[in-house]
Amino acid sequence: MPELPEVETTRLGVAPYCQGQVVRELVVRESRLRWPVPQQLSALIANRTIQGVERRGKYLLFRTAVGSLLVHLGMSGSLRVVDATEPPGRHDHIDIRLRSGACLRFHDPRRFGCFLWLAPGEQHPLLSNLGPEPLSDAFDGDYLYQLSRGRSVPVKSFIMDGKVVVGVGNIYANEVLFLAGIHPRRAAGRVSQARYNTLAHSIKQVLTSAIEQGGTTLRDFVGGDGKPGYFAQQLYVYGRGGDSCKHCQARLREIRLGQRSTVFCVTCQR
DNA sequence: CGCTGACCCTGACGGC
DNA sequence: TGCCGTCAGGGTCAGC
Repeated sequence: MPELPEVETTRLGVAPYCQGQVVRELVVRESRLRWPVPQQLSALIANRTIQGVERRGKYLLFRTAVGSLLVHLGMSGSLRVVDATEPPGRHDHIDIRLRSGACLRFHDPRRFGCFLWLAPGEQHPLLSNLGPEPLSDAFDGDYLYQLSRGRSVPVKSFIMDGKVVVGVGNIYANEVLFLAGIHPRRAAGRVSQARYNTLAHSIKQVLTSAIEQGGTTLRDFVGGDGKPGYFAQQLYVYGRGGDSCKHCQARLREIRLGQRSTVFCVTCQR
């Protein structure tokens, strides 16, 4: 679920309910996430006003005057607004209950997500080594080209590395490489500047378009469905191994790169 | 330092 | 029907 566009969609969806609202309490039913939820987290955030909700990569930051709540949705996590009277279901690990009566409910079957605290001014190690936001001006073809010189990792692994650029998950990595006509296994250091320009452009385009359609995704989120149907129709390669290429009809190949399923067209991608 | 693969966890799905 | 292996949109970490 949580690719960058869905994290952004989550942010846009919950922010109106949080902004300027006071936290009544944090209810932690399961503290064993990617890292243990700090014992003192409830005490730290209770009775604090959420000044804003920000996003860095796939991390969400709920800002208060005394620090920020740092949330990651991991692989299977979601955060949705529910009425506090709604009984929690299986894997509904944490509630952020607001004085308004609204409640942000964290659901995460695989527990790869995290809830951590960030003191004001503190540079959290999880955030300090992150690359630029893909939609920022700091991210472009020239940046990718310069950073990739001498690197032998497959270009797909390169753009999925959060130290290079944040927010490009497995689906988008597959898709943007197809759109840019680059073979996913090509060494990052052997991609030309011109092709990195194309690639950076594709990344911005695909992520922007996905965020723009986030409204539909949020409704699915709230409805508990989670799998946005609108998105599958736009996929050129992801999940289509063995099917025919939408450009040249060749049979799409599927391999594993860094334990991630990788689909590409031998003809269109070099 | 760069790169690869193991690992964290639950659930869904296909083959037998 | 059950059992087993594989896979899943995240990321960290140890070891070479």
